[in-house]
Amino acid sequence: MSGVSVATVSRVLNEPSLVSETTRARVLEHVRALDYIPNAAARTLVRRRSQLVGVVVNTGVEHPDLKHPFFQDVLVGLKDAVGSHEYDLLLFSTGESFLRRALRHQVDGLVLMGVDRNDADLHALLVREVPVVAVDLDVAGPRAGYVMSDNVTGARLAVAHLAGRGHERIATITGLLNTRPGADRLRGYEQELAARGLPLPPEYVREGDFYPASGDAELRALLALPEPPTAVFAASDDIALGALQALAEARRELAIVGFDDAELAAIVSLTTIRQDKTALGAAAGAALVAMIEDDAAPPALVLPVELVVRETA
Amino acid sequence: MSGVSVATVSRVLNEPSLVSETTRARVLEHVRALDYIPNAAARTLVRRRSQLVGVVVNTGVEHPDLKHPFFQDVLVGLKDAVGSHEYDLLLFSTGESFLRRALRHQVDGLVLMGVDRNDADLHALLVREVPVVAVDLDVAGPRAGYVMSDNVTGARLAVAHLAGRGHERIATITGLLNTRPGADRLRGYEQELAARGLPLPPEYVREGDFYPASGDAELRALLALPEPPTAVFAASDDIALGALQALAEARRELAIVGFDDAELAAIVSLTTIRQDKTALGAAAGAALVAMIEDDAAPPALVLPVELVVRETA
DNA sequence: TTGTAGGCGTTATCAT
DNA sequence: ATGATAACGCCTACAA
Repeated sequence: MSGVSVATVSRVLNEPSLVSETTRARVLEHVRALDYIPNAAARTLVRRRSQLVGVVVNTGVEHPDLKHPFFQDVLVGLKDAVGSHEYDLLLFSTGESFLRRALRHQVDGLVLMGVDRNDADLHALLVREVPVVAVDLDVAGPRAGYVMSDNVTGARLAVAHLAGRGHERIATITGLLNTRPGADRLRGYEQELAARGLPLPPEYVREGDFYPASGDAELRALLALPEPPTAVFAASDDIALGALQALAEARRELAIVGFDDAELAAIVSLTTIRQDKTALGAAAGAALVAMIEDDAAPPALVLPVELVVRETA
Repeated sequence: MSGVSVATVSRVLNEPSLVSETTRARVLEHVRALDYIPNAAARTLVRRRSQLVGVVVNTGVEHPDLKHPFFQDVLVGLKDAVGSHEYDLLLFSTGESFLRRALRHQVDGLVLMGVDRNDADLHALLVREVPVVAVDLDVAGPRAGYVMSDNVTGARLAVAHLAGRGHERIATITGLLNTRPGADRLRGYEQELAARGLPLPPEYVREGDFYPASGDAELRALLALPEPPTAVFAASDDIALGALQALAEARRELAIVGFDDAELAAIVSLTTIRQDKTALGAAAGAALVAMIEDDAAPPALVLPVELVVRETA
């Protein structure tokens, strides 16, 4: 230490106003010269704050987590949002309980993506004091909230668009129905059909899982029906893509609307419902930081979606 | 503390063999009862090891980092590989120098993805003692190595396939040529053409940037040539997709081979060169852990690729 | 305005 | 086999 005490250096770095102009300058000079970098572990230890946000990403057992492009976009928004507040992201490796990992690292907050409603850790987490924001999962707790897109309205927009084009036999290939988005998109589909007095035969509701393979398989099932639909609302772009492929192979035509507006949607000219995935992540990050730093209330955000008309419907 | 000293508890958790059977059992019982979880910060402080691997992801200014699906798949492999060795991933938010962030958090190692060869931090990083593994960037240093796919061979396979189908006028839409994969794929293309004595007019080399828009634009340019090619090697599936779209709009036919085998490649039946992205991440993680724990030599891995024949060529 | 000193939770050294 | 105890690097009363 060239000149002053460690306490003063600490003040220069954290509360510069407490230090006289001159000494401050002198200290900063040495800080630069030595390329001094504060040690995060030591700081975390004494402050009991890590400036870390834990991220949990799961998309079910069959599809390795993180693989779905949706989460990637959300992650980008999240990273930017928390990054601007000096937080870094801690990506937990699957395996050990993420609750334990979060506690061990003293993360200041947690973002959950693709976590199952019945996850063993989830309940234990919600009653804790650590701030949590879930994406696409309607958790609630004293310090736990969520952000998601307006899936019901999105589905209604899709069906309304199809109906507006004159379709009366509109089927749907759903996402995983035990997820909130999957259930909500089905609900919106049903609501809009009902509102318009259009028929809804049970065999027009095909249960998929958000992934292309289910789109392919369920569309074939629809085509094989005695009275096939003339239009399909797919609960994800991936499903729509699989369906489109099945359609091409069968040399059949059907109107299709997807959900997400993934990058490939534009490429294959898929009409779809756009959800702003990056904004979802950003909202999650902002809400989390607000909970951490300003003790804000847990969020319960529903972000708007919009219809993007292209060529498939 | 119900019974023994803190030192003993520490031993039970870290070197159980040093503790007698009976006390060990007693301590573990209390550990469970209290749901005791060791504090990572304190441990990092004294051990000077954080069990953290820093991850840097950049894909250039125009396209926000992390957006490219390629990195996502790599990340999955990386997470699994380091996770099985008790490491978690620290995803640095862009902005502050990742070198400083790495030092501050005392990460045990660093994985670089999409980092520019001329990045300001890169040089400073390579001369440090912290282990580094870069993906798709040929860095070298006492503790720095890399992993990448065999891009040259991949490009040659693509061109060879096209030539085998009887094509003699084969063009290419390249990736970013200041990246190693971009340059290597162009090199492979040139090599294979030369080896077969096929012509290589300069206007057949169109410079793209790995993204769909460049595929679309450059394919149009190729079609406008006085003597258009009959086949195109696209340096990425994204480029191929853009090109396919341009082709469809122009109502023209051309053989196309892509590179990556992205998820959508199968969907649009794109013939492509498959690189195992997850394996790339896993290799990076394994090599990094080996450097950290066994003081292994820095890797210089080139992973094999394979041709996947589908319908576009 | 600045320095002193105790403590954050853990590990590791040295005794016992 | 176990217990004291000194670090690890930093922050924050409290004193001066």
